[in-house]
Amino acid sequence: MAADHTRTAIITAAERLYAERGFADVTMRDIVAAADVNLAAVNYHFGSKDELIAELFVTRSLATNRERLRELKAAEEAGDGRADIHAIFAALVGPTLRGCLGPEKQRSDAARFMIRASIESVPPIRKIKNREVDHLKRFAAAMRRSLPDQDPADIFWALHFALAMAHQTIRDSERLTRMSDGLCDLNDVQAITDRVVAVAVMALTGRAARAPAKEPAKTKARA
Amino acid sequence: MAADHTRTAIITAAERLYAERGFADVTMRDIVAAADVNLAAVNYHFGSKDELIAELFVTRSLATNRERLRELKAAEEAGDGRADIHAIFAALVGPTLRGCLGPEKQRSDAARFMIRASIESVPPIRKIKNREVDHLKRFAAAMRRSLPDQDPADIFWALHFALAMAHQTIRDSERLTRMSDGLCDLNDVQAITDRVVAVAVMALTGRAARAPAKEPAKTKARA
DNA sequence: TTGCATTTCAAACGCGTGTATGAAACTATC
DNA sequence: GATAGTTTCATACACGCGTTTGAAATGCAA
Repeated sequence: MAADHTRTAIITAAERLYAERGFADVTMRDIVAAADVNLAAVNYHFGSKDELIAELFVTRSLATNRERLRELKAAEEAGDGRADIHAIFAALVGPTLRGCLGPEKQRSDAARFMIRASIESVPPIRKIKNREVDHLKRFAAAMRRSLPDQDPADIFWALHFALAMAHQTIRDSERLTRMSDGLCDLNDVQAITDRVVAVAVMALTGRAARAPAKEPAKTKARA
Repeated sequence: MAADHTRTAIITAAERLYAERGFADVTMRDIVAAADVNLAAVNYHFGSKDELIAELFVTRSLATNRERLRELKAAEEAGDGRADIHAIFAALVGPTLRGCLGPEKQRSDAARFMIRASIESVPPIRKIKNREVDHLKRFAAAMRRSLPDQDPADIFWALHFALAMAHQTIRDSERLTRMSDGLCDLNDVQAITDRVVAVAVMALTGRAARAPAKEPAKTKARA
């Protein structure tokens, strides 16, 4: 119904403002001003500020995970159950990278909101975030199917590094641009994705190049 | 003089609290309670909360950079001006990793404070942070000396990725532990450093494994 | 001790925040 | 068109924040 107009306006405005300026700097008065609704509307429709944030996060989290898994599934089907490892990483970092970088026009507030959420870690979100681990485990499982002989720990490390690289590239693209005097092209999202994926794959499979540990290092007793 | 006792107590307490809980959650009342001094002492000795944060950041930033550059210099001297690329990356990420991970007992509030500062990006810090770019450029220069034939853009990307991996490992070590069900050992700091360095080096030198771009991609017109 | 500058202290101020209130406006059903 | 339920609105409340204040305490030279 059109009765949801106020609700929708709040969600849209809040997501955009949070994406742009972070949770700390955006007040409820900012949100209702941007949404052109009354101050009390947020509490009426969502209960509290925290519940608004939680709802935004849950909605977007599900959507992001859905898209990632859709790409993952397509990759696995293309490989008869064993996806190409590049495709797995691409499914992991591609959606977020595309939503946060690239031409201004096609960036999504949704993706940038999720990055904010992963950075600022505000209380209402922190409690929900635990499920993300389960989501990532599905990618780890796909990677293990793709490379059955790989050391499981290396799989988790590579997954962790892939997210780290994608994440930081989004967060700190400005520093990279300034550091490289514009040499690193932040507009070619496909090239960035390819680069992150390539490094992640090397992190996983290119162990030959890794410097050997000086000593066996204390192996965590497991018996 | 002993007259600095209050000042010192505030700095110590603030650094610890900020490192543990972040800027957003720590109030001046928390700080003065932990330091066991009067509320007005912060404003008397530092002027304002922001100036306290700025002083903490500047002090620690200089110290961190100094240690990094000390290791870098040692590496360059060991190689007669051309440091081994592994050593350069180790100088970049080693100090911070050692200060933030590893046995509880030897973690430093200083290193963890710097990580907080790089995460939360509170106004008083944001203004100072620009100098970090100059600091990183010195590492990029060392890398170029180490590998003169390397594509400059790749050098910046590898530097960026190295920081990303180290940074995220510190920030989100808990997620990695949970995701891997404890398989990834976060206590062996040396092994972690070696791993990050190895991947960073592969990101820089192992380009053969990278998937070729589908098309030339729009080259940013520079003329 | 006296006198003056420095430092500490309890208390309060002003401001911005999220939230609550109760009346007014709107919507839909009979 | 009267009525009950829903939604909007202006306004106010309570609270926590960083900061200020002015007096008391302390340090220190003469």
